Amino acid sequence: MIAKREKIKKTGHSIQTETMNITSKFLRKGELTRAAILETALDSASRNGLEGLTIGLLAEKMNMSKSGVFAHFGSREDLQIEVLRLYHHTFEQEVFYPSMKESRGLPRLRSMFALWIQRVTKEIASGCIYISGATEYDDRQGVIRDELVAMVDAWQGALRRATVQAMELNHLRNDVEADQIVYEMYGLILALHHDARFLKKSGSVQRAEIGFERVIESYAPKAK
Amino acid sequence: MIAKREKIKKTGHSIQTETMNITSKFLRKGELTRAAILETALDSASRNGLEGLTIGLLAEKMNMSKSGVFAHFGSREDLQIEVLRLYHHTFEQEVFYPSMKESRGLPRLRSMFALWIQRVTKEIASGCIYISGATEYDDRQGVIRDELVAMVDAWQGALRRATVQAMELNHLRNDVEADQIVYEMYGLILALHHDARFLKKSGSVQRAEIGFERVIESYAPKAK
DNA sequence: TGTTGAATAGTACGGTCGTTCGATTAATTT
DNA sequence: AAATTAATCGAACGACCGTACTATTCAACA
Repeated sequence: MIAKREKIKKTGHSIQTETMNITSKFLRKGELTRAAILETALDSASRNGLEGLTIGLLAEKMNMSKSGVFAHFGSREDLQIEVLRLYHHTFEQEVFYPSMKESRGLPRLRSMFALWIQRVTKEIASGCIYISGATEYDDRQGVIRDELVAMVDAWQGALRRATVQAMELNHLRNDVEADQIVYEMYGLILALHHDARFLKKSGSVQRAEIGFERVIESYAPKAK
Repeated sequence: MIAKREKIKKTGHSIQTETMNITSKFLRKGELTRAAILETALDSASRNGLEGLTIGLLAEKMNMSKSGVFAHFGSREDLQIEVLRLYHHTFEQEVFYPSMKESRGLPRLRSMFALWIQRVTKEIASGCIYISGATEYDDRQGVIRDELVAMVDAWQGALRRATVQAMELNHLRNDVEADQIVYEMYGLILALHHDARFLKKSGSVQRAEIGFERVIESYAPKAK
């Protein structure tokens, strides 16, 4: 009657699948557990990498049979891609969209970096799939790699646009390549992930912040 | 008679196993093939990660039986450790030792970075095990992780010492943490590996160099 | 050159992997 | 409540994994 079930369409990179609340009464049970599986899978992939994601282990964590889990995704590869898209979604929600509300130029760029750090810091216990995926799929080829590259490209593109705008607004010198600044920002985050997560070093967040300040300082416009 | 065979001793981190030329007549055949296996294994691990290293695939590449390959190492883990040590060895030979011949301070630090870049550039086709290993073993625990952490720690320590010496010699300001500079250098290399190897971007080497120059410039002593 | 020990091959075992398929149970609609 | 469809399970398959054993081949030395 009231419950007119509507198929959730997965529209490529779009994130607009309604509010997508897991407790919605409009979702059939299968879609409920599917979402739950995906969240568990995301957690597992964050820890052990996308290639370390295994249907057997996932089934165990979900108290389900292997085939029960499998039935929700046509293949392991499809599962991996869904996980990747879910990660992309949360990254956009936590980092990209909030930063877009900041005013153009340096404030926005600052926000992007700060939220990015915040995200990676939260992930120190688990791990960033963009980063672990980069080393997992640097040689492999296939759909997963393509999707992953597209996402990272998109994020670097967003950083580049924000940097260019900061240059146009004279928040940064405009005689340097924007890509150079993006490169250095990315390096600071990679080092954060490396030192904090792999080496278990403390103080890495502060080093990333100091490094960033120095980047925008040394690329600051000459005169005042 | 002439051929007094001497067992090659593997002495922990030591690299001094003579010149270790593969064609040496003083090696018994088994040690010959063992070395050959190790080199193939290093190549494979550079491409697919240490965890992607498989005895079956290795045997195939060597035109040997699985058990034939296996017999040279007590276990897969031992094989992985040997590969790791071999990589460590070449890294020391190509990057660390040559830099130590440079005079203390900035010249040495510059050399370390330049040779490091050179090494990673050569590795763009295959991959740096320190870097891929960092994401592979950031959650795992065991002997391999311990060894890997020790190696990376040692390298960062060497960078830190060189930086401190540069400060003492007034090549760099001494009111900053040396670890901060090491952190930023490491980030530049990680970004190089990321952009060149994963994203297949060109021009990354130059960005790393520019970034480095900017680092030592902004940490340069004030007055002249 | 014959003998001995090292090096390699062969085979098998138990495990885990992704995937298929038919049976079964549960949720949803009529 | 009955009928229908969705969701889940169980068992099995073939592939590959690391490892353990035994048998065989080959190199090293007397």
